[in-house]
Amino acid sequence: MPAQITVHVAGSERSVDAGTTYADLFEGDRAVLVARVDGELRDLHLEAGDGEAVEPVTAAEQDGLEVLRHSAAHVLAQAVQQLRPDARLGIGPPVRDGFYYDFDVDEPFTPEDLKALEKAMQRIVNEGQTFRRREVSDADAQVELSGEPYKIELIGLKGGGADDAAEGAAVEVGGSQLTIYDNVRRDGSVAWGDLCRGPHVPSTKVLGNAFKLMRSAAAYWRGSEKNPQLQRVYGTAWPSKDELKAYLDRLAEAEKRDHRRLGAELDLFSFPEVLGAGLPVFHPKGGVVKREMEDYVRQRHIEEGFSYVGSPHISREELFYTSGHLPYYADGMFPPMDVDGQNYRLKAMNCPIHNLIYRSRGRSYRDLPMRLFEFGTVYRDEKSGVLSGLTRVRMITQDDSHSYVTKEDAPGEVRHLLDFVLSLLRDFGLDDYYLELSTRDDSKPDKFIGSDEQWDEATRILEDVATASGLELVPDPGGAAYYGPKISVQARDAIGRTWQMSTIQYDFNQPERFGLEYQAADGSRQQPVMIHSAKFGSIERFVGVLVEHYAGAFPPWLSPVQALGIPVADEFAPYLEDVVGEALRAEGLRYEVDTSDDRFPKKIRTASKSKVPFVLIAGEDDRSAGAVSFRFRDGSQKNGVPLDEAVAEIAAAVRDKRQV
RNA sequence: GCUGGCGUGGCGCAACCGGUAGCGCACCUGUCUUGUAAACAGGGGGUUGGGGGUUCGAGUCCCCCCGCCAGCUCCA
Repeated sequence: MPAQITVHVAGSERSVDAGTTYADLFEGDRAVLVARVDGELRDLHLEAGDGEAVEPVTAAEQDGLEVLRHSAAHVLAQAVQQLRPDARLGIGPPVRDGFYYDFDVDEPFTPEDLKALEKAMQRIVNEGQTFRRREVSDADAQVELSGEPYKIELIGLKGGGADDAAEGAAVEVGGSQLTIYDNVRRDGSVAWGDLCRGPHVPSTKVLGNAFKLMRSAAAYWRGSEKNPQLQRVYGTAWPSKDELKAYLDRLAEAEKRDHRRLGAELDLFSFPEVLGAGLPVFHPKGGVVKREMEDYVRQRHIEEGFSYVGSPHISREELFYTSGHLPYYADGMFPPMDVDGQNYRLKAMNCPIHNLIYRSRGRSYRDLPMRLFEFGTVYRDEKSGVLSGLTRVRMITQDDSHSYVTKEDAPGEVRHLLDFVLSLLRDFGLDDYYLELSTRDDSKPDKFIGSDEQWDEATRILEDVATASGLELVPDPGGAAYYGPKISVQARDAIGRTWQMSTIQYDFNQPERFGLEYQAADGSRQQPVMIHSAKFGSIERFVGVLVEHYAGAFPPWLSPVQALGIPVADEFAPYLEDVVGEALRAEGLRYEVDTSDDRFPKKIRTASKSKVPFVLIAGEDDRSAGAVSFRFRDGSQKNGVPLDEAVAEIAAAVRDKRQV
């Protein structure tokens, strides 16, 4: 007679036979993928224990979704080893929106291979293989997996924080007890097995047809450039076909917003091949967006107590030895050029030159805080493989400022800067963001200068201000610059992607290296603290972010063309040109009239595609009434608006920086 | 930088196993055109990213550069 045990299932107490599995507890509910037992995820086929609190976990919650995706990774691995028996297994964790699995294969995967793998996966899914957990000793695992050198390596690393060994490694060897998961066919035969911590979904059937292989690419084993490259296959998996489709639709939407595509379509900017990689040029229309933005940002800086300064793009190399950029970050700088027998460098940072402005005369405590600001264009020799549109370029125009303050005033200045950058982001329609605190990597002391005390103090000041802001704060260990820690603002755009925008860096190093000082009230000489801050980080990147955020439909104040006149017939062009044009231009609005010999519907279409915020139509009715008809971007209309009202409406939208 | 894929008129694409480059949009010209996403006709424009090679013949095959895309690594 089986003994009875007591379990708490989803909050209610039940008495069941010993030997009852978690699957039995949730019998009939196929949405349940795993059980959460006293807070820990377990496979459904395991037996429940006396006194356990058991919760059902479905793909509706993050834990369940990750299990689903990790199981999909196993199915992929099985398919790969079916089609490519030479493939050795790396790591296969779930990731945002999907999963990947790394393989060591003789030949990289082709797009055709991915199609074939997807088919093989579907067959495995349709077979309805079950995942069965089996505990193994380290020694047995070494024997069983002798053909899998990467797995053996992971076994050797388990214990002390497997995720330190390689991102995602915890899903393979996360616990102290090694386990292997066997995929078992309906006839009981074992189809495949993999070292894995688990848990897994009960059956491959759960995956249905809601998965897809996305791409393959190389990835360094355990994330290090020094290690061999494995072939990583990325896939996505969802609880249902509909959710898969919704995800693919989201990707398609992102592609439509891609600033590289819109930049060409809207004639904003380009990357001429002869210029070289990562060097953008702004066309007249993109130039308007850039200039409007810069004008506004410059004005706001001046209002906030910054002085607008200017500095050259190149300098004698010596300057960057003083600042510490050479040799600390020589890799990121372009090689020197010889001028009159001396080495010059394109600057990679503006701060050294601002320091020279500070140092150009004696400073008093009465001069502080001294805030220098400019749009400083710097050049960085980014590796070719990382360049991407406007978001990663070799020419970076920073809206860069340096505040020189007394040590006592530093926390207040950091707070001031953070408030300032956040208010600027809001003005540009970005109101969804979080903060990141980048600190020193204690294991690489040679990459950072300054004493422990200095770093601790600087980090604490930044952390205090960031915490006080009430915004979400994410740690970024090891992400600091060599001269000090930083707060960065990560902004989410209209479709949820995040971009590093503003940075605020606390620097106690450069003032010392440059011998900066001021005379205090007591007559002593003191060293100021300098605080670096870029509000949008890079103007180029920010233009790209704006294009994507607005999907090219800029708010009127940023729009290259704010209003476009379309005559119903040629006869009304002069009215739009002269009468309407004069009124709009008197308000300083950017206005054009479509005088091409296209017919009316074609002009509407052209205007639509150009995403002009205000289309002004005029025919006989409008002209005789001294009015225009509005056509907005959504296709809606407002007919017969008296001209002065029309101008006032457009001017107000521009002035208020309102989206329409 | 690494791995893989890709590079055809301004843009988006086509050209079977190598046979000597075509379509749409845009552009130019003409005719037409009074109300909301494409009037019609004609025309110009490419030494197929660059350079070498194989071949009777290369957009198609090989090598080296350059650039683009994805991922990895990196991002002061």
